[in-house]
Amino acid sequence: MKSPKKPSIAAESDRTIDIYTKAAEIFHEQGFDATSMSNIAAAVDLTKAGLYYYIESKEDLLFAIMNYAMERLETMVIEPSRQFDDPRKRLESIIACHGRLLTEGNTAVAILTDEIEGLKPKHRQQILDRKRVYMEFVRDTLEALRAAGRLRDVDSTVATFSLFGTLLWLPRWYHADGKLTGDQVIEEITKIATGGLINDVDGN
Amino acid sequence: MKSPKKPSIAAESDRTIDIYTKAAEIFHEQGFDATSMSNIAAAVDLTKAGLYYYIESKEDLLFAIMNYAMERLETMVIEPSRQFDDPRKRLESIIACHGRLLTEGNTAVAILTDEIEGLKPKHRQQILDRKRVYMEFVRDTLEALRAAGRLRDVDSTVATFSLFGTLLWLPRWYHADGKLTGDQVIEEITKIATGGLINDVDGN
DNA sequence: ACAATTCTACCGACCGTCCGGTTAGTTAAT
DNA sequence: ATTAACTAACCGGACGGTCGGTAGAATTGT
Repeated sequence: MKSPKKPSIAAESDRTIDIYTKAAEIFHEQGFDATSMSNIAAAVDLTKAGLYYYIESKEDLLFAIMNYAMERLETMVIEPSRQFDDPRKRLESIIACHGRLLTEGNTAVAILTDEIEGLKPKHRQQILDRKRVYMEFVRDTLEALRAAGRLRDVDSTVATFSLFGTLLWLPRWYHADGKLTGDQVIEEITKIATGGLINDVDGN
Repeated sequence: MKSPKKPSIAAESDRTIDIYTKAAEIFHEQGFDATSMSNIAAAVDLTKAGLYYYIESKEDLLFAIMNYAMERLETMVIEPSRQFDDPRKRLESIIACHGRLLTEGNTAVAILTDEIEGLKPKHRQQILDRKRVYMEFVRDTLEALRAAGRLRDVDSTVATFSLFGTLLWLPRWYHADGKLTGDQVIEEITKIATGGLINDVDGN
C-alpha cells in the first residue's frame, strides 16, 4: 500500500532517492571535493561500504544528481514556460519557475552550476549540452522580444548571462527564514530583471 | 636602478607575488580543493618543499590571495566610486570598476566568491566582514537613489544581490578572446543593471 | 686579502592521515 | 536455500606538510 510502484526518472528506489537528496544537500553545503563518501554514508545512516551498494562511484553520484537537476529544469522551467507565446510572459515564467525551484530548496539545481568540474569530461559535456539548450531557450525568448520591438538595445547573450548570474546567485544568499518570503524574492527579481531588459514605452 | 624599493601591500618579495598570482590562477581554474600544493609548486618551478619556504600553509596561501583581492576591490572599486556624489554615477562606477577588475583577469577577485569555504572560520569571517562593507556600500547607493525618487519600487537588498550575481557570474563565462571586448560587456551589463533599477521617468 | 661563518633559497625523501573504493562475510526476510 | 541489504576491515594512493641537508651568495673576523 505504501508506494507500490515508483516509476520516477529512472525507476530508482526510495532509498536511492534519499541518498541522492541528502548527497545533494551536503555537496551544496560543503562542496563536492570537500565532501567524503563517509560523510554522505553517515548522513543516510549507512557505512561507506553500505553506501556503495547503491551507487557506483562518487563521480557517478554527482552525475546522477546533475541529471536529476537538469530533468527538473526541463520539466519545471522550460516546458511550462514554452506554453507562453508572448515572449514577455515567457520570460517572466522562466524567472519565476527557476526561482521557485531554488527558493523551495532544490539543492540539486543549485549544485548544477558550482560542481561541474567534479564530473569526468564525457559526463560534463552531456550536462553542458543540456544547459546550453536551456540558455538558448532564454536567448531565443529575448530575441523574440527584440523582434517585437520590446527589447532594450542590449546584447542578448550578455543579457542571458546576466539573468543567469542573478538566478544562480540566489541560493547562495537566500534563506527561507529570512525577512522576505520566496515568492517576494522572486517577484523582486522579476521586476529587476525584466525592468532591465524590456522596453516599456507602451506599458506592457 | 631596477625596483629599489617595493613597499607593496605588505612588502612581499617579487617571488611571493609571483606565487600568489599563479596560485590564484590555478585555484580559479581547478578549484581550491582540487589543486594540490605540488601543482602550484610546479607552476612556479619549485618543489613542494621549496614552495613551503615562502608560505605557511595552503589555507594561509588562500587567505593571502583573498586579502589581496579585497584590497583590490576596496582601492579599485569602492574608493574611486565613493567620489561620485550622484548616486546614479556612483552605481555606474561600481559596476564599471568591478567589471573591469574581472574582465582584465584579476583572478584573485574571482576566487573571492567561490572558495570561501576553503578558509578557516576565523579567516573566513574576516573576509566576509570586508565583503559586507562592500555590499552595504552598494545598498546605500541604491537607498540614496530611492531618497532622490530615482529608484524603481524594488527591495534594495534583493537588488544588491541581483547585481552581485550578475557581476560574480561574469568571470565564469567571459573570455577575453570572445566576440565582445571587455569594455563592451561592461557597457551592456551597466545598461541592463541600471535599466532594471533606475526610474527613468525624467530621463537621467 | 682571504678564510671562516652565516644566511638565502631551495631539494629529495619521507611521514601520518584521509580518501575513494573493495572484499569477504554477516544478518534478516522470504 | 537464496537473496537483498548491509558491515568490519582493509588497500593503494594522494595529499598537506616536515626534515635534514646543501650550493652559492653575502657577511664577518683577522
